[in-house]
Amino acid sequence: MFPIDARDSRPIYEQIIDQIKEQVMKGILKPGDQLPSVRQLASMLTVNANTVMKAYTELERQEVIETIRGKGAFIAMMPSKVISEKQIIEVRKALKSSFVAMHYMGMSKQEVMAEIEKIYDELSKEEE
Amino acid sequence: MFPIDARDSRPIYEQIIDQIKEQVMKGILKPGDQLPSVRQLASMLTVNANTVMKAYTELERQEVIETIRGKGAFIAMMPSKVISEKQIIEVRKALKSSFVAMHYMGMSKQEVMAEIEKIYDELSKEEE
Amino acid sequence: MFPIDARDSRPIYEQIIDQIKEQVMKGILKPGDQLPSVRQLASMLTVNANTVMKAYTELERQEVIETIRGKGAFIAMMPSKVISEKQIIEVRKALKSSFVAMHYMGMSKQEVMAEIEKIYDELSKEEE
Amino acid sequence: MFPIDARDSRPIYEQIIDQIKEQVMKGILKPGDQLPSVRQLASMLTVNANTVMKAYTELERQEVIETIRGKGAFIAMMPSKVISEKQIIEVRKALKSSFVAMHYMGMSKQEVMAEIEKIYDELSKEEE
DNA sequence: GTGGTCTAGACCACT
DNA sequence: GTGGTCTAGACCACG
Repeated sequence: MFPIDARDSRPIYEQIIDQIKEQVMKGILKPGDQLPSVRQLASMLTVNANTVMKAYTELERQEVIETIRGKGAFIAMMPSKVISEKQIIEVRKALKSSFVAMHYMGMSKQEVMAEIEKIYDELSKEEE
Repeated sequence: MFPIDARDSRPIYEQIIDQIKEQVMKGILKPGDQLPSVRQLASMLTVNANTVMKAYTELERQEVIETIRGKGAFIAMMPSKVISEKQIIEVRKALKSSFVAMHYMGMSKQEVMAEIEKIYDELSKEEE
Repeated sequence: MFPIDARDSRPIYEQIIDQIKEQVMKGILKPGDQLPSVRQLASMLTVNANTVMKAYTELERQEVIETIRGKGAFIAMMPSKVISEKQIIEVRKALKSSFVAMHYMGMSKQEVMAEIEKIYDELSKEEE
Repeated sequence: MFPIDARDSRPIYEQIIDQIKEQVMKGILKPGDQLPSVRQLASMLTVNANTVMKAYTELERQEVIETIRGKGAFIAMMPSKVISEKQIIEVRKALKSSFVAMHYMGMSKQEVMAEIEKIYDELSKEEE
C-alpha cells in the first residue's frame, strides 16, 4: 500500500500518518473512503498492530479520519481547518530548520525553490 | 544568547545546533569567531554541560565549528561541503511533511510560498 | 565478547568502535547481524550504558551499523563509502607516526613490512 | 621550523615530539646537534613554553635527546634501542586501527601497501 | 581556564 | 524490551 522504512529516523506511526494524509491530498483517498482495518494494515505493512492503532488514534484526533464503532475507519467528510497558533509555529520551525540544513548543503535559495516546486508537483500528481 | 524551549519536542542539543547554524547563516557569527565555552553556554541556557558538549561535538563533526584543545570552540573557516545522499533524502522528506501539514491547515500553495519567502527573509536579515 | 582495556590511553568508546569494525572486517559480524543491546553490551563489558551508546551512535554515523527504534542495532547492509579529505590526512599522519616509532624501536623497513603482513593476516583470518 | 597544527586532534606537544623524531630519522638532525632552547622553539612555533617543555621532557625520557644543564638540549648520541613489550603492543594496536580505518575507506590491501611505500619514501627523503 | 571521558541514575518514546 | 535524552558530578589531559 505505501512504503514504510523501519530504518528511517521518524517513527513508524508518524510515517503512516503522513502517508495517509498525503494520499488524501493527492486524491487517492477521498472523503468517505474506508480505510483498511488496523489488523489488515498492520499485516500489509508488517508492523505491529499497536503501531497502526497509534496512527489511527492520532489521525482521528486531527479529524483526518473518523472511526465508527463496528464499521471501521473512514476518511473524514469535512477537512479540518482548525489551525492552532501552536501548529503554525511548529511548522515554521520545521521549515526554517530545513532551509538552514539545505543552505549548509550548499543549496542556493533558487535551488531550494526548485526543490520545493518539485515536491509540490509530486504531491499534486495522482499516483497508482 | 538564544532561546531554548524545554517543552519543544526537539531535543535541546539539536535546538542548540540549529540556533548556531542559523546565526552563522545570518552573519551574526562569522568564521573565526569564538563561541562561548561549553560551561558558559550551559549556564547561560541553564542546561547541563554534557548537553552543550553533545551539540558542539556534532557541530564539529559537521565542520561548522572547530575546537582547539585548551582554547575553545570557533566558527570554522571553511564552510563544509560534505553532503551525503542520506541527508538529501531526509530533508526532502521533512519538506514534504511540512507541506502536507500546511495543506491540512488550509493553506494554499500561494500562501505556503509566501510563508517560505518570509522565513527566508528572516534568515538573511542580520538581527541584533 | 571482546577485550576492553581500561588502562589503555584510548577512550573506551573508541575501543568498542574499533572492535566492532574489526569483527565486521574479519567476517565475524555480517551485514544484518544484530548487535547486543546497549545495556547488554554495557553489562558484558562492565562499562556504563552511555559509553556503549556513544560508540553505537558514532558507528551509526559512520554507517557501519543501523539502529531500528525499539528493535536494536544491526550491521549495516551497505558498506559505507563516504570518505572525507580529513580522514585521509588523519590516517596518513597516524601511519607516519607509527613508522617513526617503529624506526626508533630499531626495526628496519623489512621488519616493519613483516609486521604489517602479520597484522593483515590477523585481520582477514576469521577467529572464533 | 616545522608545522604545528593547533586544530589537529593530536596534542601539540606530541606533534613536536614526532616532528623532532622524524627529522632525526630523515638525517636533518644528527646526533650531537643542538636543539633550539625551549623559549626559542616556543616563539618559533608560537606555542606556550610549557608545551615545548613537556615535549623536551618526554623526548629525554625516551632518550632521543639529552639535556645538559646550562648548555641546552642535544640529539642523543646513541639511538635508544630499549624496546618494551608495551611499546610493541601499542604500535601494533595503532597499525591495526589504521588498517581497519583504511579498509572502511574502501582501500584494498594493495592500495594500503602503496600508501605505506609512499610514506616510507617521504621519511627517508631529506627535506629542506 | 579549556574540551573530553565516564559514571550513575532518571525519564521518555517507540515497538 | 529497545534506543535516546538529560542531569549531576567526578576526573583527566591540554595549554
